[in-house]
Amino acid sequence: MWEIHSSEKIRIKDIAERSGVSVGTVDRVLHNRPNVSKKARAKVDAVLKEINFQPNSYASALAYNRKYTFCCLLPAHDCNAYWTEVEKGLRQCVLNRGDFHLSLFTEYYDQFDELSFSEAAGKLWEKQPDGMVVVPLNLEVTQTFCTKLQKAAVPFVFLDSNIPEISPLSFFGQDSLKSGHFAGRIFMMQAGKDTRRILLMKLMSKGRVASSQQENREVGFKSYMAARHPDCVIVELPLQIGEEEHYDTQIGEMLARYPDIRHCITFSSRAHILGEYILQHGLKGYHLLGYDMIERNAECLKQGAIDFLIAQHPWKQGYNSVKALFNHIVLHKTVQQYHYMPLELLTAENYMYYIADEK
Amino acid sequence: MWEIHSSEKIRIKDIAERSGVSVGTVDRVLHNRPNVSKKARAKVDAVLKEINFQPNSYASALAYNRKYTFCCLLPAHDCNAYWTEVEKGLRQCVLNRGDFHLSLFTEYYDQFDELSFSEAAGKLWEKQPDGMVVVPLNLEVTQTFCTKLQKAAVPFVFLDSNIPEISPLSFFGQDSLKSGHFAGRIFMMQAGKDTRRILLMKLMSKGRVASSQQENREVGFKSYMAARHPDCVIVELPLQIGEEEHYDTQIGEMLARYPDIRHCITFSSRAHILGEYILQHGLKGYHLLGYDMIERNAECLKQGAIDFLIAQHPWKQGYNSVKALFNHIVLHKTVQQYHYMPLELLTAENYMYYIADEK
DNA sequence: TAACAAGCTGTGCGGGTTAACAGTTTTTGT
DNA sequence: ACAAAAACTGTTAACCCGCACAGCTTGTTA
Repeated sequence: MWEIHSSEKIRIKDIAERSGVSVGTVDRVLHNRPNVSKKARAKVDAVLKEINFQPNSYASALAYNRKYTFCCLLPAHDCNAYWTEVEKGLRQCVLNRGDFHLSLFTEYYDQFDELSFSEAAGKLWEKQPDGMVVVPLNLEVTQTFCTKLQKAAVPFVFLDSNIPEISPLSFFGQDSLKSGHFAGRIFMMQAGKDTRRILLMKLMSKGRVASSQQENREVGFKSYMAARHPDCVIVELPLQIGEEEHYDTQIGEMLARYPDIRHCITFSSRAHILGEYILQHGLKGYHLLGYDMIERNAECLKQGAIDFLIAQHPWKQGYNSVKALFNHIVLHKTVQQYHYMPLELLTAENYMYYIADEK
Repeated sequence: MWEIHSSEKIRIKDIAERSGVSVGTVDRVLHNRPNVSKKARAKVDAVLKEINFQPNSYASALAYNRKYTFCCLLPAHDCNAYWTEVEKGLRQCVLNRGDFHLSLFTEYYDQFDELSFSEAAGKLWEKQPDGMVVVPLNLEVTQTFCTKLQKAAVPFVFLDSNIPEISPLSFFGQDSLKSGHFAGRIFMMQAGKDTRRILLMKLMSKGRVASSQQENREVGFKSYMAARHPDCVIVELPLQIGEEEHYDTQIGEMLARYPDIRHCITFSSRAHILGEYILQHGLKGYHLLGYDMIERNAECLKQGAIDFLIAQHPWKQGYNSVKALFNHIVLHKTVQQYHYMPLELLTAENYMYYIADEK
């Protein structure tokens, strides 16, 4: 009924013919090399304009015969499955492009130590990267480094959180505010509008919320709650990272103190802490919403201890970050600037297809 | 902290050197062509065994310098946005691979006419396809055609619904049973467990449910309802395709007859029929769940007339089907056999990121 | 020993990049 | 006005890597 053909391929040879010059000259125009007269350049440009020439990226990459170095700057993470997934994605993308000579170097910084960011950045800088994946810290320290990259014409993409002032080649992440809002909608639909008290578990590190994502989602959530459920009280349960041995008693005390609470939410990826507590103590009637499809959460989902997870596609974020760099740098393709991951809701009924989708 | 490099590339030349023969001989061994002595083959095989050679797919595709014809056999669809999206995906995948010479031919068949399937298949067969995307009809007629393809060693992928007996190269679709189950879970969570009556809108064509997807989802849904909400009555509202002028009165009569109904579900992509009715008549308090992120549904979501949509990623299904053929046929890469699309829940809060994810 | 085939090597090709080189035109300085 | 220098242009060749075929070298058979 209909047919489509990949457009007739125009080669450098064809352009040369059409504009009445040699391939050498066309090549010089295409690569902005010197020694082309105005006339010749004009003729070639004219032809280029009307045909929208796109060189065969693969023949081109083959001929370049270059090695490419990508670098990646991430926050340190001991046991955080989210970042591990990101790294798997980064790595897989490099491995899938084995026909090109790619290298990927990764360094870590401490989220609460600006100096460590600069140090790690410095180490990567010495690798003379052709492109970078950066998880930004704050504006100041990130900008200092990125300006350096921009001056050296090294493209970089932001992952996880964005700083629009420093315009990166591309951004991969989730809209945390909207995410919190969405979480609120689902969470309260299940809780019902007569619920008077809910529990918010927060993961803390050195007295602060452990990640900016967590913080932003909470803002989105609270604005939703203020607008739609102003009478519902949000009871907070802060848990310190590194003090895992106290969690059990802290949770126990909290649930004892507010026996009417049945609905718990967290914006961290550790909903399983509550989920496992519920399973171990054989509690019934509790409903949990959390983030991230990591193994311990998945297990709770399966066993019915967690009702909902919101997925962020960390693997995809990592994979696509490197893919964007590759497309831009190696294949000279244009890449989209913003890539917001879908806000995906996972339950016991559908989580297996989430996993299947990640390749 | 860690680094990764795409593995040292071994070329045909290297293998030739190592095994003391010429590249031509290596090539013949690799492609199982005749005229290789046992000795030479043994030497080459020995080297191949120890190094796990993977040819540069792009250089290879370049050297083949072949044109590839893909064909696609779809059910006819006048105004069905779902299939239009599938087609856009198919097309985009071909366009994105402009560096190779691909052609795509599409033919349509009538879902209720087996003969039309065979006819359309026959037309495509004459194009001598290198690979096919097929949306199966029933086992019999599909098998007849696919056996022909298999005999001619033409790989094919199934899209939308699978027939495992005919083992295709790959399958792209959604698990309709689980999908119905998932829909039930979300739908009843919103309705609440005290709901006594719900409305099920069914799209009919020539006296039958208009698509097998719809039918299967309904089965999944009803099994969920029987297990979890046995006391809830499902009132059915069948609407005939082609009799759009009657819809308004049919819906009106139904709602008048069951004034207690507040929750409606459909397994077709036409939830907007109900949504638009609700908006036009300024009704309040109705809750709808439907399928597919098509424009009219999206509008209803935005306006609050539809609460939930379950997405099937039709664009992705189309895109990935062609991609699988391409990877297999042109790049000689291995492809996964089953690709179940995620069961993704869309609401007014998150639908915009679903759209953004489709590239 | 001629005839023939099997076995193997060498080479050109696909499309683009790069460099060297020779030949042409234009610019510059006197 | 004229030589010298600089700028421009076209040609050729090597290269990336794998594919495919022409044709050369063996070995076998009549």
